[in-house]
Amino acid sequence: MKRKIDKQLDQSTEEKIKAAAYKLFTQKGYAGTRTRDIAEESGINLALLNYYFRSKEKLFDLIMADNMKQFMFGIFAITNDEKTSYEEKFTLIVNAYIDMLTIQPDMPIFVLSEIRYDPSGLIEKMQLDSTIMNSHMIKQLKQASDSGEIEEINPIHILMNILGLTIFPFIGSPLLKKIGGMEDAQFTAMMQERKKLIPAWIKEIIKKK
Amino acid sequence: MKRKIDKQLDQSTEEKIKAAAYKLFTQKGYAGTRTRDIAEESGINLALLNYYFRSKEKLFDLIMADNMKQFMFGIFAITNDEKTSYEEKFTLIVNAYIDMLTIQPDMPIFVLSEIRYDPSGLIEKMQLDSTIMNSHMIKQLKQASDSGEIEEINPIHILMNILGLTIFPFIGSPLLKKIGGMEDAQFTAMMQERKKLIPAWIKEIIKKK
DNA sequence: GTCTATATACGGATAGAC
DNA sequence: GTCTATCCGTATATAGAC
Repeated sequence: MKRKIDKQLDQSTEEKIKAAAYKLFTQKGYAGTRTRDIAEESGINLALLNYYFRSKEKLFDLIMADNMKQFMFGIFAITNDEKTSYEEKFTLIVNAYIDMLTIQPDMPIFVLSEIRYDPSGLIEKMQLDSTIMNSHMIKQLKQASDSGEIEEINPIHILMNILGLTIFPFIGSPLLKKIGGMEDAQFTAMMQERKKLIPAWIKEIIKKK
Repeated sequence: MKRKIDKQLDQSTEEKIKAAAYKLFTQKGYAGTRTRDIAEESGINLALLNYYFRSKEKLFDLIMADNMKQFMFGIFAITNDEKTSYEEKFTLIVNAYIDMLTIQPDMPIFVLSEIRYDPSGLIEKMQLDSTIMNSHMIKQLKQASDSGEIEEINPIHILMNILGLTIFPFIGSPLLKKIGGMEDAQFTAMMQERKKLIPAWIKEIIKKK
């Protein structure tokens, strides 16, 4: 007889498959991942993959949705928080991404690759436009701009800057490590430095001169 | 009889295959591209692909090397030019990338994905470390730092900033367009704006306060 | 050099026993 | 739920005629 606690100790078969699929899809993309590899990685039988998830594509859709949620959730929650200043939001966004991507460095390139190649228009189904462009942060920036506190600048530029400065180093990390002659530990240390540097840079950039 | 000028008018079969392979590999990656699609796209027979290039992988290696060269060549040439100031180099790098990526927006995510997934250690074969870290630009920055003109900062941070601010918007363009409710033309216009903005921001960031 | 036809292997998916 | 065995479509690659 299984006791309740077993559920936490050993993963269910379904969870094992999902975990393996998550790892492989994120690493090698949809086309580069074979269902046989997922089965082997999770230590289960190939037939069980179809038993639980019907098809490779259905399994992928689940993983992709998970990834997208993780990739976007932080920024949704942070930009809409009415209790923080826009400066604090910069710091919160940068910290959230750096902490997440330090653990999962493959995620952004996976998400952005699959969105880009996607033949089925995955991105069309999401309502991203309203959610971020109507966020509390955008209102704060508009107000700061109107009062002459910061430069007049398209908020999309600011978003590009925050995400570019924060996410790009992870996307380019193999190249950047090679160029800088860095080990993983050094790279991680640099990204920790950037938690302080990036918010300061962004403020500097938008400040009225 | 073929005249010399024909060589420019109609591509050779080999060139047609290469062009199609370039397009498809860059768009969909190695695993996502089928040799049949390359044949169809280039209007040639499938067997000719193997006749000219021996295998899919060999063809891919050619395309990849081309892409890498394009992706890195600008920065090599610019950072080592002894006739320009480091400020001018910022502008030249940003302009070169924005011009290139406006035409070939898929390139960076392709190159960086394939480098990341690469099982055969492609990146190890390149000597990137010495080429950029010993460049004229790095020396100029060190000198400016020693003389108190700019902040003391790891030049890798500066490289991350230039590339992140410039390249990331292209990598994330489908998402950013959706978020900002932009058409292609608007996005392109924004990137043209950034040709002026980014160099100014970088200078601002490193300036001694 | 270019084609048609085909060998060969691989990958996704299922049938059916346990 | 889980396994073995297998089907079947597809993808790379080649043989051989022209």
